[in-house]
Amino acid sequence: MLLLTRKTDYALLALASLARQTPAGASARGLAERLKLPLPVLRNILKQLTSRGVLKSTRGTRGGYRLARSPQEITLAQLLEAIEGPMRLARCCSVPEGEEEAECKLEESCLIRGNMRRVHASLMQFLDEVTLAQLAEEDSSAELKPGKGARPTPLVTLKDAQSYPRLVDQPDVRDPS
Amino acid sequence: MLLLTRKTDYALLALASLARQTPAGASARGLAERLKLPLPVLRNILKQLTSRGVLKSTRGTRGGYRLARSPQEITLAQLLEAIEGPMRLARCCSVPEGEEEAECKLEESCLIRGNMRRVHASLMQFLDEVTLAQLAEEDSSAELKPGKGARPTPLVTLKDAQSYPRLVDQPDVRDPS
DNA sequence: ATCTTATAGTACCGATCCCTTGCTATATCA
DNA sequence: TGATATAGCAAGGGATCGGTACTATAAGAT
Repeated sequence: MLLLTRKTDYALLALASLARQTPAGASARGLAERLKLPLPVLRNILKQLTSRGVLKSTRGTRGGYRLARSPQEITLAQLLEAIEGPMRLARCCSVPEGEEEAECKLEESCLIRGNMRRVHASLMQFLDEVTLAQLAEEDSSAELKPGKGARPTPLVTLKDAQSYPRLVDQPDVRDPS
Repeated sequence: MLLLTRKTDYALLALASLARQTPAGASARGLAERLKLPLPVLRNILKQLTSRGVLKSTRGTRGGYRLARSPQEITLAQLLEAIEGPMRLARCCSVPEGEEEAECKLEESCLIRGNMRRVHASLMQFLDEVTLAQLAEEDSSAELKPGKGARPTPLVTLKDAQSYPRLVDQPDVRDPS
């Protein structure tokens, strides 16, 4: 059972690289070469991340991509949602926009709906406490500081776990090399 | 992004149903009717869960399936692993049996390997604290007790998150009807 | 102005995996 | 011996993922 797709792998790698050189940016080609990723694939990913508001792009000769916000303000939950779409644990968990109540025909007869949603909420909370800055942190390769985003994630009462903070634009603070 | 497959959905549903009537068992047909699941699919799932040691089966006229252990002793991590195979967050996280170190060609050049593994470890720890008993609990539909498995899961130092407790057989304690 | 670089958008193919179903064999009980 | 129920194996349709190609547009350099 592999949770993340290859696309997500590539995206996180690229984002981590960009995070380390914030606020400067990098071109798709440069990133692909440095990270040894296939350029066409990476291009599509960067494009998508831009349209979802995670990255900002600049065209032209000295153009490239850079983070739209500081790495500390970007959480793993936001990134996964930007890359793979709204996240659900099971089919009965949180439908994006007030659509029909999940595609689970069992509905009231379902034994585990409520509890599944709680697990889902805990999971989302956890992912929302891991920041891109933490992911991109230099690997001490052994010990690790529990850091700021270290709040627990027990089974909590589910409220509106489906409405997570979306990404919004911020004023441009460009800095080309 | 849907984390759990339909197969897993069905499996958890069936397991929850069995958990509620422990230590008695149920036949595949009975479960399928009660849960409104397609019988052939459910059959395959139950067979697999049996071969992985989660369930015990009895053949014959009054046969059926029942949990191999008490619901409190079965964790979500164990179940997911039994259903979907060894779990990894990314390709660089924990390879099952001392195989080659993940299928990630980046290896030492990978920026996020170490931190990804830590996230993976936290996730596994979380899943290992949710029990089948909790999942099968009657849904109070509103509030929820944080319960026993409520220990947090911050970023912890990764040790051997890849070797999680496997399921083993236990003495039979059958009780048909 | 024009050329080069780089992103934006769209469409497409191939491979893989998920989901489902079917059949035959075996074991247990009446 | 017959009915019931699991065990094991196999296969096919469909959706999704991974990867590629092509054209359009924008910004900077010469």
